[in-house]
Amino acid sequence: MVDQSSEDAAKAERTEEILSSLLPRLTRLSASTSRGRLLERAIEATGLPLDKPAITILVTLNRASGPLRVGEIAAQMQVVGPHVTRHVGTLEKRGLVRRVTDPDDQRARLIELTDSGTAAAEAYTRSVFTWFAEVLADWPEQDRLDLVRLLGRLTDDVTAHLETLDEN
Amino acid sequence: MVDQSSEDAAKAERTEEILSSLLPRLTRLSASTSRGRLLERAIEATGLPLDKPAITILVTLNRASGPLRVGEIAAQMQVVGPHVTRHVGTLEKRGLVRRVTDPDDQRARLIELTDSGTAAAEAYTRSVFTWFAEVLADWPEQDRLDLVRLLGRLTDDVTAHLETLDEN
DNA sequence: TATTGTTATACTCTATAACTATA
DNA sequence: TATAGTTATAGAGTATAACAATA
Repeated sequence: MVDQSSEDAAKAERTEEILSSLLPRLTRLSASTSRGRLLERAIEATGLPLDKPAITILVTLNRASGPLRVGEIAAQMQVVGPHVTRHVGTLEKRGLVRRVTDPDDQRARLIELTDSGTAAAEAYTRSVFTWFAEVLADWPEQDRLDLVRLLGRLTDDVTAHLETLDEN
Repeated sequence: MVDQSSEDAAKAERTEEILSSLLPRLTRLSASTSRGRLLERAIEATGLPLDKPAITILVTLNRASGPLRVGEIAAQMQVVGPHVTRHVGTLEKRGLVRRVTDPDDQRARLIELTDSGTAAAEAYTRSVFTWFAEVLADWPEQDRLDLVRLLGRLTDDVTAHLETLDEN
C-alpha cells in the first residue's frame, strides 16, 4: 500500500510531464497557423485585399445565424469595441457589410453581411477547410473525434479558468 | 453494398463537421491564452518588467540544453532575425543573457542565460504550469495522454504541411 | 446614470531593407 | 559570393481615453 502523499507527488510529476509536452506544442501550433502562409493564401482566395481582422469579422458574421451587434462581434473575437468599429467601417465602404440601426435599441448597430461579404467569408473558409482536410486526411476517424472532444474541453476549461482570473 | 463515391462523400461530410468544430476552438484557445491575463500574470511572477517577446526568448533558452545562436532562437520562435537581435540587446543590458562570440564561427553569437535570466524563465514557466495544472486537475489520466498525443501529431502535421506550402 | 458605439491616439509585436563582419 | 547578425525603419494588430447618442 502506497501512502497518499507519495501518490500525490507522483501525480504532480505526471502533470508536469504532460504540460512540458503540451504547452510548447500549443505555442508552436498557434504560431504556425497565425504566421504561416495558410491564412494569407485563404485571403487571396477571396480575391479581395482584406487584412486578417477584417476577414475575421466576416467569418464571425457568417458563422452566426444572423446580424450581430458590434459588441457581440468584439466579444466573439476577444477584442475591444473600437477595433471592430474601425474595421466594420472599411468593410462597409467596400460593400461587404451593412450597418443597420437595431430597431429594438437605437444605440446599437446590427452588422449584416452583404452577398459579396458572404461570398468572401465562404471562399476564405473553404480554403482553410480544404487545407486542414489535407492535414487530417490520413487520420483515423476515432483520433479525429477524440481530438475534437479533448480540444473542445480544453478550450472550455481554459476559458472558464481565465474568467476566474479576470474577476479580480 | 455502398458504392465508392458515396462513401467518399460521406467521409468528406464528416471531415467538414469535424473541422467546423475544431477550427473555431483552436482560434478561441489561441486568442484566450495570448490575450487573457494568464501570461501577464506569469510575467509578474518574475518580478521583472519584461514584455512577451523577451520572456519567450528566455524560456526558449531555458528549454534548450545550452546556449543558442540568434538564428536558432528566431527559428524556434518562428520570427525573423532582427526581432531577436533587438530583444537580446535589452535582455543583455538587464543582465539576463550574455552574448558570446561562437568560437567555431566568428560571425555567430551564442546567447546564454545568466543566473537571473534562468531564474526569470523558471518563475514564468512555473506560473504558467501551475495555472494549467489547475485547468487539467479534474481530467482523467487517459484524456490527458490522448490530448498530448493528438495535439502533438496535429502540430507536427500542420508544420509539415505548411512547409510544402512555403516551398513555392 | 449606465450602456452602445465612435473617434482619436498610442502601444505592442513583427517584418523588410540596407549594412557590417566573417566565411 | 554567401551567411550571421545588426541597425534603422515601417507596418499590422490591438488597446486606452474621451466623447456622443440613446436607454
